Amino acid sequence: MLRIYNTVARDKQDFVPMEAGKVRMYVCGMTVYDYCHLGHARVMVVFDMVTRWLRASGYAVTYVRNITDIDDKIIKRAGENGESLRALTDRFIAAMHQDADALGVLRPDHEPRATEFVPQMQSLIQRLEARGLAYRASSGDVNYSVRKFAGYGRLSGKSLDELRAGERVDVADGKQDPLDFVLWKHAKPSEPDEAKWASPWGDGRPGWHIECSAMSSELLGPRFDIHGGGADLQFPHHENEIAQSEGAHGHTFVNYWMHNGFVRVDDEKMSKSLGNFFTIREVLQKYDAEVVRFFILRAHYRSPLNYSDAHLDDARGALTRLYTTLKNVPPASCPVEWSSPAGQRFKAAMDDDFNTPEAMAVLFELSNEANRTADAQVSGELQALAAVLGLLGRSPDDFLKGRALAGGLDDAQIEALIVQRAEAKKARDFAKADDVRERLKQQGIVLEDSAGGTTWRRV
RNA sequence: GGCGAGGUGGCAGAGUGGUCAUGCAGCGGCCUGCAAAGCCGUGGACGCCGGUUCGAUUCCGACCCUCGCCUCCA
Repeated sequence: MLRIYNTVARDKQDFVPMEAGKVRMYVCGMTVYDYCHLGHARVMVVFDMVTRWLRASGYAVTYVRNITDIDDKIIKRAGENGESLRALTDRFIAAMHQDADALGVLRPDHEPRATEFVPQMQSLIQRLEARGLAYRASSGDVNYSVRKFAGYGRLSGKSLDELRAGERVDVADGKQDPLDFVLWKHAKPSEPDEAKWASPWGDGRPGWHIECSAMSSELLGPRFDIHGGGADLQFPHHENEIAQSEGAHGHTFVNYWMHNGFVRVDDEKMSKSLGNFFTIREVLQKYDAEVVRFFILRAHYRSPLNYSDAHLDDARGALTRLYTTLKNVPPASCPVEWSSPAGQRFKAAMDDDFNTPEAMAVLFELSNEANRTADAQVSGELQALAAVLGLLGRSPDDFLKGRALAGGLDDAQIEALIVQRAEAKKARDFAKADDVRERLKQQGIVLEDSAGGTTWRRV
């Protein structure tokens, strides 16, 4: 039985879907005004892993991950670039897809863009108005009145009085309570037409929080199984989503809330505001994308994950061991056998709140067994279980040989040198043979002799 | 200040009331012309102080330290 750590309960709970055999999941995605960084990579990889595990467990999953394509920062950036909002967001959506694809992240079933659901957001706001939870402020904005929603703060464990809003930020004009948040922003003359929609409250655009309430209920219904996102969205974003959705519909919004931990650099959260972030594409210049995926999955999804080159090097070394096994013991193609000892342990680990580090330990034990026994069935099981995590899907050579660095030896040159060395070895001229090997080593190429001949890999 | 998470061997990172995580690195051996890879073996840990217990890294309490949220943020 799958158990999930539910942020609302602050505990692991048995997972019982609303509808037998089906799971509906919504994850807060990206605001597309820049390239994705490693923090975004973690959300994408983690919930991709969650989706894969749910499917492997037999559930029919509907996975929605939204795209915020209307927002202050987007308007600002487009203005700076002198391009349209649409051109800017299209560009970064394409980039996001490239990054996600590289990391082996399967596309969600739906990737709704906020700008395509404005009518639904408006009707949700009208519903909140009708229920007395929203009001028009003197500024022209429509705000949510948090004091009128009992239970505000339940998710993040905060009480309205503890929040002491306004202490750190000036309260926007017209708010009845400092914690009230905007549902509909009135249009400003300086903003482009593209950022304006007609509405019962005049021209304007939706607030950030309302989009997730509107799109999730449109695509998954007003109540669904799992809602995920980064830990920093717990408050206020998810708290506000609950206030909107439960306020409008009068019943529970989400059954299980999941939040992944941050990626850190030098023990500090990696974030745009701190400026200490690495984009995914930057990291992929240096490391194989599968190494990055492996690195992310090697830690539990709720733990902090410290980024550094040393840790990525470590991850690469570990993944190399797995691929080396696949190279040395070509795997038999076989389906996952959940009743085998390894299958059982892997399943138990994953069912325990997606314990991927424990599941990976099973992979390494299979690796050792395959190396020891040279049993194709065992390496086949290794490959099959790894596939559940979206790993070890390539040919070993593809991973181990990697790509030639700029100015480095290409494959043909390497093969030619190996032939030279083989001739020297045949003539028992070991000095020459070792010289060739040393030259390759200088280039980051390691040779491995075996009964079947010499193979090589890049390190 | 309020609320929350956490401190595990050289590094990364799980877990458990009483034999084992796992990976990388180290050390010894096998294999090899020598290596590499692999295999076998091996040392090394649970922040600090008390308490509960036959026994605690694991449960309880205090303390120290780190991080996060309270503002846009995955």
